[in-house]
Amino acid sequence: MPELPEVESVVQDLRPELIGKIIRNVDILLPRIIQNDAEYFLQNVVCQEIVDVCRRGKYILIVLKNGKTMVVHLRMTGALMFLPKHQKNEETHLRVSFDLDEGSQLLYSDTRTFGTIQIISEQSEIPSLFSLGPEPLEDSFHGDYLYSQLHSRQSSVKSILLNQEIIAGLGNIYVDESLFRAKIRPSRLGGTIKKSEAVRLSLAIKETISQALGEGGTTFRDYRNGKGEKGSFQDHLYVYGRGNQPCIKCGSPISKIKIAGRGTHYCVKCQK
DNA sequence: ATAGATTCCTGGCTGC
DNA sequence: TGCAGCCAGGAATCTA
Repeated sequence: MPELPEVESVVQDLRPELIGKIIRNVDILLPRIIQNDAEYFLQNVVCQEIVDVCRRGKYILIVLKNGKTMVVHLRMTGALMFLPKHQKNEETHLRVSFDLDEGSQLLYSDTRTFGTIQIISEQSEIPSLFSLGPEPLEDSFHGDYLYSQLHSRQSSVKSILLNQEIIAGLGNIYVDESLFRAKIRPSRLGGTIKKSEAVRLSLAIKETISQALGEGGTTFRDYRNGKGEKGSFQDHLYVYGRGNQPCIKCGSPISKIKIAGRGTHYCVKCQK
């Protein structure tokens, strides 16, 4: 499941390959991935030069010379990969392919097909992109900010951290891992989190995301970076996907429950 | 206004 | 061994 570190890895891999290339042709194999009218999409993408590739939250932003931006969201199983010339495409779930210069390609592959691609002129055309909260590694995300957001809410801290309007880029894996590192139970209501705990949590989020970025993200099942390679943060997970296995810190079995409709992993002994 | 439930989708896993 | 049925989850949409 691509979250901030995975999406950032993809962007870093793609940026040097894509900048300066021109999209010569687009092959839409699964039309519902494209959120625009297909005709409009093609008119605004074909023959355009890619001038920048960046990220905001879990969104990939491919900026074109005509001022429009092609926004890609990978959702569950999407993968955006650069395929150099003369290299054979072996994707089994290819949904959209972009022909670039000299026979190279940009491939969008997606098993469960939840991902989306949309061409926009303004960020406000995608409300969930426009209303994203702060990036966890920016200075504007800190303990005071997190405390102010948690304090006024009566839902679980797990669901609050999954809310992209409060903090951008976290998903199920990094929320569970950050809460373990901060020693906070995911079921705690936002309003019960003390200032000191919010500070600890904000630091745990920054630490978890930074470390995952350094490991090239987590490949739990499907994730691949912009070169089609796996990440390695799955070797450093404390709780995610470890239900019933012994806690790495204390040895007691990791609990797996459901919160906000998501599988939630935590240690009853380490997290209060 | 706010939060919880439902929906989309396919492959992998479980258990009979 | 085979296969039905369950489970995974980001975010839009619906419901309470």
